[in-house]
Amino acid sequence: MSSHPSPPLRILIADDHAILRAGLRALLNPYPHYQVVGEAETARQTLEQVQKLQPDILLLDLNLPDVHGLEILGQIRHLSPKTRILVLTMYTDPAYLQQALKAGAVGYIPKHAADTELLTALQAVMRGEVYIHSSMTRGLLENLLPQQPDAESSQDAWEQLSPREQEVLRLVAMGYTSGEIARRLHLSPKTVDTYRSRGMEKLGLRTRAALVRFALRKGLLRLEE
Amino acid sequence: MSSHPSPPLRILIADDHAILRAGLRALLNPYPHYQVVGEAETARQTLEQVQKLQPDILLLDLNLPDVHGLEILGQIRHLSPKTRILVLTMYTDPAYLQQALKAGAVGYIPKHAADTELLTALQAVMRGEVYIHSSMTRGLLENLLPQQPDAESSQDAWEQLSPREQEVLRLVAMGYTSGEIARRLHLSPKTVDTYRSRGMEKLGLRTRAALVRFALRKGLLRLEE
DNA sequence: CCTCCTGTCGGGTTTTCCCCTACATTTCCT
DNA sequence: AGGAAATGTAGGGGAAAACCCGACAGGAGG
Repeated sequence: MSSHPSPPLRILIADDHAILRAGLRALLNPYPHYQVVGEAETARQTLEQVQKLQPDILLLDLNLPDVHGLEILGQIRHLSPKTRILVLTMYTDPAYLQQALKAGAVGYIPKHAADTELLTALQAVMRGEVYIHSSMTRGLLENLLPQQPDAESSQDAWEQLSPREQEVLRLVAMGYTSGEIARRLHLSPKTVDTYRSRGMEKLGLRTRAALVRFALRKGLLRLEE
Repeated sequence: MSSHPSPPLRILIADDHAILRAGLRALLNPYPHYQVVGEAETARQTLEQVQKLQPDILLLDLNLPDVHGLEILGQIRHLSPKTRILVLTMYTDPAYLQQALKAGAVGYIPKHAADTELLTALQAVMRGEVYIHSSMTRGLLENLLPQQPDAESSQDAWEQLSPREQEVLRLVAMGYTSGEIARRLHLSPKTVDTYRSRGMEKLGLRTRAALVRFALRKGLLRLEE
């Protein structure tokens, strides 16, 4: 079930310790589907290499000599949006984890982790998952979750809505007019109006902008179809 | 590196669908290190079984007939702190994911996931990791991150817009009316209209819904202030 | 200099929204 | 069972917003 010769994953290593870079190369060497295509030892070099190589994965140490890794995450994502950033660092402060995730990293591994865990992480992020090493999970849950207080209160409200109301409000938030929604759901525009009114009423919202913000918080806005 | 006959993982399945429970048993059966030690089909039964069996892993459906799964997570952890809770549900609402994590789950898999992904998740959580299925990561991150996915194709078009046009279009996508935007930018509503028209024209968009989708792709929609 | 782009508005027409009302079914509560 | 509340459905009419046109001034560039 792993026979198709998919192109190897192109990996860029950014770390200021040459020994660690060599170690990573050696670690990945036995696996032909991982290909280390470059190395960088400063933030500046990292940005250059990312732009030039457009790697699939960036293994990024946060403790770079010139600029802190967190500060270039945004630029990296801009220079190469498809690159998945896996942070590999000695920082175990949960605040760093949180910031890294916020800035767009999809994985976080402390350097004291076992080599196999790095491989696991690589597989995970390439499957589109977020990999967070076990030693960090506690910090994650403590720091990341307290910052969603309203989600709970509004949670109930949203669940109170009827299915029709939910669907209509979602589409309204997506920017569709009553007419467009009516066509999509095979209803009269006036009926759609009613669902919108009732739903908005139940949620205590008065403007479409407020609805959009609500929908953003609830993660209702996504690209569908 | 896997020679010691460690005791099998003891798994409890909580789901109200008997067929799914049977399917899970069948799925895990070939692996001697997984042992399904019990089943429950209600929240009440789940709590009883958890206390009695003290399983290593609980596969928990949220949609139980008597009490919603989220509401018993806390009790479960209290009754059996060492049990790792893996949520297996059909809900894909990111709010559920967040709440589940907050309440102590260490894994979240939608039911439409592949069977291999469940096995992956089991391995991950037993290593102490948090497993979040790829189809949910977007939802998780969207609430925390400005944007993370691709965003290139129409990059150019957006950058062609004048600053005013960009700002107005972003606010339009956020659901604000011309009047609201005008007040915020200290302009006449008619001026705002012009920016919107010109911007939409440049982007080749005709409806607000299309604009919202464009903005979603570009990651322009976020909670401000 | 002349053109294009941008920032800024207004007039009028069309579309959408919003509030109210209406009624049949379904669901819930007692 | 029986009534109350919620839900699905829809129309009328006025207010608001969006949309299509045109206008003009200032700046950038050929």
